[in-house]
Amino acid sequence: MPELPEVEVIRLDLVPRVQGRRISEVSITEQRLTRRRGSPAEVAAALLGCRVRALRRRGKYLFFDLGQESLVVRLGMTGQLLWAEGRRGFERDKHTHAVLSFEGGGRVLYRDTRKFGEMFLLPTATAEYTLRIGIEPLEPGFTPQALLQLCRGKRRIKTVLLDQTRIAGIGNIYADEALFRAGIRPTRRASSLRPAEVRRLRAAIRRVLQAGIRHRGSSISDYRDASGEPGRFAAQHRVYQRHGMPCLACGTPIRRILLGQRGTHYCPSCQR
DNA sequence: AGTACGCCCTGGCCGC
DNA sequence: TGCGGCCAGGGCGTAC
Repeated sequence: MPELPEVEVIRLDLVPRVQGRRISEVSITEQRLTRRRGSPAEVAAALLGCRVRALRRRGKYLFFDLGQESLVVRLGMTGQLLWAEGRRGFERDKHTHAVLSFEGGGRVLYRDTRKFGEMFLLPTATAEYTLRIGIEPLEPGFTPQALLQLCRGKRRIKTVLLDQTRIAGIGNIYADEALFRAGIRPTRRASSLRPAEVRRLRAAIRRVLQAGIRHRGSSISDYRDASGEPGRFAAQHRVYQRHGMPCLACGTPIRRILLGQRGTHYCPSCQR
């Protein structure tokens, strides 16, 4: 389940390989992939011959900037972007739904078993606005004041963290891990957080996302980097999928509840 | 505006 | 060994 750290690792892997390179061949074989905008044939035709000016990330989205337009890629639950070069690397299989080949060699394979991911073109200038992407939690603008502002209203704090139009890039894993590190229960009303708790949460979010990137992501199900390698951050998880196991801080069994249809993990003793 | 829920999709797992 | 049934879950649409 690629969240901000996993998407950033893939971006860092791909930047030196695709930036400045021209797309020489495109194959999109899954109808669902372009469902938000255009058809596979239209997207493929538009991509052909374009040069990738930059590869950017906002939240869980990747933007292949092509000039006027950008190719937007969202990996959903099981999406992968794999780099293959020459005879080495990855072969197309039944879960490979798109392949972009680059002038001078090398190709990016898009694989996605559950097909929740998508790929489409948007005008570069307005893409972020169109997608209503919230504040970038690792940017300087994500201040305690900004988080406090986002906590207004009477929603649960975990719902706020997962709302991509408010904060971009946090998914189920990093929400649970950040809340544990901040000592805050996922069920707490966001509007009830005291200023000190908001400051702790903001710091915990940044720390846990940065640690995720440093360990090259959490490989819970299908996540792989652009070389097909899993990340190592799952070994650092303190609550996510540790229900029933003792809390690493106090020994209390980690609890798992359902919150908005999402598995939610927390320590009933450390998180208040 | 918040919240609840069904839907999409498939591999993996469980029970028989 | 086979097979039905269930689960995971990000984001979106719909209903309340």
